[in-house]
Amino acid sequence: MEAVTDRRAGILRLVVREYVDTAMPVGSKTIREKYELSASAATIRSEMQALESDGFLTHPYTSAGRIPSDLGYRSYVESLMGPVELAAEEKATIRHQFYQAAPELDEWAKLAAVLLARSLGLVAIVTPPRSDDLRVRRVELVLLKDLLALLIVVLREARVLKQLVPLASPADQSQLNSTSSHLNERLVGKSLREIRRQSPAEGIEGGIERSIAQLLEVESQREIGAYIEGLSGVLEQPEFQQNRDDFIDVIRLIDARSVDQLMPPATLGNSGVSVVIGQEHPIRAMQHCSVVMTPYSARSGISGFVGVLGPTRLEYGRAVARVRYFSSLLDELMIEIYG
Amino acid sequence: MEAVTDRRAGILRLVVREYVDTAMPVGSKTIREKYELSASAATIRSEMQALESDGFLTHPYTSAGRIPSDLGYRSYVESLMGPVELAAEEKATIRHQFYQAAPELDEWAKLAAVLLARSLGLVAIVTPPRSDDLRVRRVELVLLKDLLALLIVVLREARVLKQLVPLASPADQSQLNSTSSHLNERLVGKSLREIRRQSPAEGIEGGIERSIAQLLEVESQREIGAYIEGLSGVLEQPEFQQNRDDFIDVIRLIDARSVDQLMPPATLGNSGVSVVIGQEHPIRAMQHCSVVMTPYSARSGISGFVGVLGPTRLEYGRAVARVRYFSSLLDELMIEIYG
DNA sequence: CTTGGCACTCTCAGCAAGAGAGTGCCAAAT
DNA sequence: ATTTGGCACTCTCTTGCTGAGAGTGCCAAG
Repeated sequence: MEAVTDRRAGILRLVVREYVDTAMPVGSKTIREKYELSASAATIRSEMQALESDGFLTHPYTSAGRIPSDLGYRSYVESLMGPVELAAEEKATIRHQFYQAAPELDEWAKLAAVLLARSLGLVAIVTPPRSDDLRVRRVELVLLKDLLALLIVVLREARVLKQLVPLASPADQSQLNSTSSHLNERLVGKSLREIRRQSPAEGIEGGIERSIAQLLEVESQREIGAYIEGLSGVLEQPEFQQNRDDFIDVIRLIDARSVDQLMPPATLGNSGVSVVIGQEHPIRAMQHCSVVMTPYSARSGISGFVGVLGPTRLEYGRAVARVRYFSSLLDELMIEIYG
Repeated sequence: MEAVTDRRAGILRLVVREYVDTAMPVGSKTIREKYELSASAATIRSEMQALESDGFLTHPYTSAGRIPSDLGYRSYVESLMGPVELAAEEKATIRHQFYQAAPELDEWAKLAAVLLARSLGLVAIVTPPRSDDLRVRRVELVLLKDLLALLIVVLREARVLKQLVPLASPADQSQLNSTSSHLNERLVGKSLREIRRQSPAEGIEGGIERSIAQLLEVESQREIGAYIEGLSGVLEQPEFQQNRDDFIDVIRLIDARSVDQLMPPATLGNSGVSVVIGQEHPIRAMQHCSVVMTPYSARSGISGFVGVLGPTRLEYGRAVARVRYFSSLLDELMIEIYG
């Protein structure tokens, strides 16, 4: 019984590997010859039948080879894929590129997205770290013209927001300096709610303070900003070329950068790498895709995530290994900043 | 002679309109019936033959309808298209959306890209204003940790650059304030070259100054940052669906945000709206596409551009009108800031 | 110069036939 | 009781063909 089950699982694993590799339905003979199994084709066929009746494989039509179902991929990811770890050499290469890049949060997020997309041929989505409650770390005002200044607000997590603000009366930079230093005294460490609660500042400061509140308000309602890379890679996948209609909505979501539609928000809470396969995805349009993602963070309340997205036929092992490594790398970099 | 030429030109115009509209080769009969021409089908046919031998039309095969050649489109754009102007109502709608948006350069550029892409179903590319020589307007330092600060450099055109900088020795924010105010005295209004030429600052300031120089250096070599929107619209065009191979390289360029490959740099100098049609484009991969673009600027040396990109079969009139209007709108907004 | 007429050309959809791949099942072998 | 070889069967995919359709090109008459 055990031996049989082992063999059956082994065949499922091979079917998944072969299908992921070739994108063609895989038959009993192919598997036997390519992987030099001792069992005969007929035996493999009957095992495949069993796997199909258990829901792990499907048949596009009567006499084609087998294709893994979502459940088949799930089982592969859970127990058949085996441990995944990047080679030390590859880790070093990746790490090196981060040290080469400009030391800046957005740069790192972008770099992670680019490298992930390139090495997997999938769409990669990486968000810079973001706090769920926005707190002011620092306020600056830069004079642009007599009656116009650039307001810069640095948030707790070192994100930088900016907005143009009109001035009620002409000012010079030194006046703005003293205004911003007053504002810093009043606002540093405060959240939007706390700023609203305290008695408003007066005069010019009051106007700026309202702008700051508005800026935080808008920012808190804005869609999560993310770096999305690698769309062209996915367009070359045979899935896209054949079932264009199934994927056009996915492209639309990517194009609109609707990160919370692309990445199932519920799974963001989990620690460790989440794998969402096909129909497991809550969004209809995404049910022909799989998502591999994981959050990273250095301190509670400040976090982002790293993820990739592609057709369900994707290299789960490689994807999980890389997503995990990139998130740990970002964790590390975050600790240097926030820790 | 003149009358004949007029009719011929009229037919070219109709062929372009009809083909742009339907994406199907257009025949003599279609044109006659749809536009109620007084001439007979045979006459139209012979005119079409003449247009073809002059290079304005082509034939996909012996007995299909006509398709405009690049030259045909060129002629349409130069003289047949007629004046293009948006309806006052539409202008008002667009303008309104800009006043609703957060007052910020990047926001405006992004909004312009989104609206352009949506209204034309093309890829829209808009760059925020950028100066060709980078000059420091202001420097700020924000303490993140004992030994780490966020360096913010505001450029002349109100762009904001940022970078993390390690500190040689522990500092508090007030020390950073005095450092940054010294740096402002030394650097405001200076370009990278000028900063390099003057004798370097000492101590902590020296380190920061080197970081600033590095930041400017990197920024000056970076690809122009642009907002690119509307890829999914273009993917639905029949051109893409049929000749995928011709367009995959274009998608790759878009994906890599290679703005200077997508938009022919030479034409950026021209004032007015540039239209680059098919083979006129210097980049091989782009020769199945057309580009409609125009620079905007409020002051010499600070400028950006607005452009759209799609298959050669695009609605040149609508595209030119919108690109022109958006650029004039951005011009106006820029004048409020820089003018 | 314009027009109706007509032969000609080329594509495209539909259909049939044959090849190919792979299954499903059965009866024999282990 | 499981495994295996054999074989019929099913379904797709390619190829070739045919007829319909669309549109041209040309010619001779208006």
